[in-house]
Amino acid sequence: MKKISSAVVKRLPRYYRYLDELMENNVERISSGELSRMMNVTASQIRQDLNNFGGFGQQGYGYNVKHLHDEIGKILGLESEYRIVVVGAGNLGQALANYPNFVRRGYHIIALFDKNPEIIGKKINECEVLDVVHLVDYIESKKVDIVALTLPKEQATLVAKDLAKSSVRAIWNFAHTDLDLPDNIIVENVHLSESLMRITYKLSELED
Amino acid sequence: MKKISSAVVKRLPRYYRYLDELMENNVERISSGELSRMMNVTASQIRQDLNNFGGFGQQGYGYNVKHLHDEIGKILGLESEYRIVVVGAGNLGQALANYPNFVRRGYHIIALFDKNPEIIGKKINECEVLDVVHLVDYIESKKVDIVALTLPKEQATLVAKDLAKSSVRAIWNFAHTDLDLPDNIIVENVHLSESLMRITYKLSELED
DNA sequence: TAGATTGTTAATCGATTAACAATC
DNA sequence: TAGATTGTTAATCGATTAACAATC
Repeated sequence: MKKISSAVVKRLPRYYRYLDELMENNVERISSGELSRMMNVTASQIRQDLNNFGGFGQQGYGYNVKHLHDEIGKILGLESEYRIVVVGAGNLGQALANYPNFVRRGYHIIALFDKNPEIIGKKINECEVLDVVHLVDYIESKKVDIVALTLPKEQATLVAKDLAKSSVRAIWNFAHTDLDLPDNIIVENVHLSESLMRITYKLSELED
Repeated sequence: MKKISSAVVKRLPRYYRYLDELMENNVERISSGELSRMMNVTASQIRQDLNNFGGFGQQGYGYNVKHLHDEIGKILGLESEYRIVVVGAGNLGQALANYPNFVRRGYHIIALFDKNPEIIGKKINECEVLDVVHLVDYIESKKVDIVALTLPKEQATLVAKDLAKSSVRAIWNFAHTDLDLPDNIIVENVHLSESLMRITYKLSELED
């Protein structure tokens, strides 16, 4: 299969969200034109994006909402179940563990890890907080798919060193640093402070 | 001033982060070539990006780290102070309010808002939780710059309606929906579930 | 069948990379 | 001055949009 550009991959979850809403509203079919108006993109882009994965539509009709929704879901890997652990049981880590919609999509947060003895042993949303020294063993025995890193950058860098040698397949990085990991490990960064800086860039731009 | 492409704006905070680290390590000067190797981008891109804002370097020498750091900081609006309120005092909202590095950059979270009477009146990191019915009044009287929305999508949509008529200048949206707001309000979306879907897209891609 | 809308090719636009003259 | 490295123009690459034949 040909390589899909990251621009397309970034847009897929948004299509999925809109299709989800259309389903909730019992809409059966939609054309690229209607969808383009809802989403504020061009109809051309929608058709191009979808045709990277095959022809989901029908000439003269458009797209069947449920079918397209399910197909994009499959592409996004939502038919599988994923085991996730969160390293760093601070506010952000707890927020992830408590997030109710993740389970619905097959994202199971099965444990949290921390180094603080005061938190170790507690339960967050039926999820135990374990000592971070047992992280790698846990990953191997429970076949963890994704590790979320919600801790300060220095500690994230240290944990990443261990993860590099483990069987984990993907890292969801909230620490404010780039992690040095082998190519076979997928890294998705969420840098909140960078997001905030993009806001203040635009705010100060407006003042000129 | 000519319009800067969003691709460039997205990269600026990362430059800033690397320059921050170089300063911490007492590095005085750096060439685009060295920086490109550190950051895994082309030297050409670095020079192109920076030259959108003016010539910060010197032929034969490179860039003075402190000077470049400060200039990018100015571009990102970090010389100003910002008043931020968080609407939705759940785990994620509390995580933002507790985040220690924001203040250092001039980001001041001055209040949280919620509709839950059990939380209203509590203090999170010296920051009071107020009743969301007073949100708009508060924004006007305290001249709030940025509102972070950390609540379920239905409620976020409702709050956005009020914000559209307020004097707030930017919204940091963590709700899983696109907000319908006038063009003069800046919106920065952080869709965590979409970020997670990009991971599982890549995971399931690997399996083929 | 006629109308609508896709799938897909071709044209355009913009972003990235390469190259090199300017200059510290 | 010679060497290094920027600032900037030109070339390339990729992504988006437009157009339209295919077809339901």
